[in-house]
Amino acid sequence: MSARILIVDDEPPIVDVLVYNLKRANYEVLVARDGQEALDVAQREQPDLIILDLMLPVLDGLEVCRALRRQRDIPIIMLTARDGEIDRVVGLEMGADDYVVKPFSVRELMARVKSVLRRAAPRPPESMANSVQAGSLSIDAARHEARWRSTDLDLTALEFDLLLTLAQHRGQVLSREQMLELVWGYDYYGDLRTVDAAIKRLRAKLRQADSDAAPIVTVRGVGYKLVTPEQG
Amino acid sequence: MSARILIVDDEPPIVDVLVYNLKRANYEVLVARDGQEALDVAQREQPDLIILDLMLPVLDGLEVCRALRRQRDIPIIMLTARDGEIDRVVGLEMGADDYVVKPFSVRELMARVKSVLRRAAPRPPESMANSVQAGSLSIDAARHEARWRSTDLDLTALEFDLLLTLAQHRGQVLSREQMLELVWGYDYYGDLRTVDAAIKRLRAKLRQADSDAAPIVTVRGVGYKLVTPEQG
DNA sequence: CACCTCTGCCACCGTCCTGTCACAATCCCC
DNA sequence: GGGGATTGTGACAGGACGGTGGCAGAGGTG
Repeated sequence: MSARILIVDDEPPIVDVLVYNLKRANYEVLVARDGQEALDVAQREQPDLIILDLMLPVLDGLEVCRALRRQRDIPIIMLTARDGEIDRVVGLEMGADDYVVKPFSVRELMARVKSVLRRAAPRPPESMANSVQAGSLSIDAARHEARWRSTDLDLTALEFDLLLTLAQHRGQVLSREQMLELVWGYDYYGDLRTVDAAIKRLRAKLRQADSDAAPIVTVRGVGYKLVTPEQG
Repeated sequence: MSARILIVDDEPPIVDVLVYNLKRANYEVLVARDGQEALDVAQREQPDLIILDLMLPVLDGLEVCRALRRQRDIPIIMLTARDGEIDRVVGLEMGADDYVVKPFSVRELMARVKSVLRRAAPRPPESMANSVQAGSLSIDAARHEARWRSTDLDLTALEFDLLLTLAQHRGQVLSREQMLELVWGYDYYGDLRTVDAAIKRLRAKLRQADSDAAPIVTVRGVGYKLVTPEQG
């Protein structure tokens, strides 16, 4: 949720404003005052976004941008002074994701931060195999519809993801750790039993659709697996 | 996936950046340095997309655009210098599918390339893409008219675009991010909840036409989708 | 310039999820 | 069969999420 943002600027008043507003918006904020420091901090702290002034002591913003790009595909918002600087087309094409002309409105910058982070965010469901047909279970992720034994299931987002994940590994046992990672996300920090609770709720809905079948099988000491009678 | 892209620009640094990034994204890249060469290469190599600088030696970008259009309906992304250089309308009327103002971010351009190619991919259905018949909903983009349950809807431009977009993806859930990109534009900087507000207004107008039906369904934690009773 | 529409954003509120806890039920191995 | 380990489950509270009214600024119109 709260991203780490590195501000690279040597003008205290600007830094202050940025820090204040970013913190208020619940971001974790790091500051570097020159280009060299920027690279060091970026390397060490691995921020999610960098706000980079073009005019920097020690190492120019362009250089920093280029160097950062070589390391990792981190989103960068470039701060530039008025038009003269902007015309340096090359700079922005060096790989900045966005740029803001000084003087800028805090509001605008915040909007861009949000937007860039949003765009950079991983898109979990999009890349996966999005629809599954497994015997009497069919899942269509694009429509967010699941059907079990010709009954439409009314699932929450979590239940849906869980069922989809199980279906994608039909027959295979998934450990609670694996499910946490696949469904809740690699960075989820929480109790393993959370999975049990989710399974319980999902089972209840499946039972509601067909009280006989029990497609989610507990493998004691290991995890859970989805089994459809038609095929293992 | 790997499309052929022709870059037409006479500024080496820009060309370099484009070539580098496009190749990295697995496109096949061709380069022409002036308008005449552009026409030759385009004729010979039949690229899938052309990125065309407006300011060109020998033959102006607009001329090239026009000439290309006479030959074949090839997607064109126009590069223009800062706003003054060209009015958006002129460029688009000239036949460009999209245009990008320099300086641009690489990410932005790449997004447009992907988007234009995606749009260009399904040639046949594209002609009808702008009008949709979905059960008791009919939309005619050319006339900018929408009708729901045999009642004409009086929609604002935004509401219309939103409804059209939903209708084009009928049954599919669209996330707020997707809608922002599709309706507001990939470069819109703003709040996700803006979508909610627009949905609210659109729903109100639909309700006004038929207070029973609720074709826009909220999928909690995911987004919205349009569902017409006649077909999923 | 006054008026109007459109629209983005905020803030509030009700609803729905869901993580966690505590306890019951079950299983497994000795 | 006993006991520990493991899992099922009901309850609940915090909080995430979405609906909505309102407002103000932008943009267009007269």
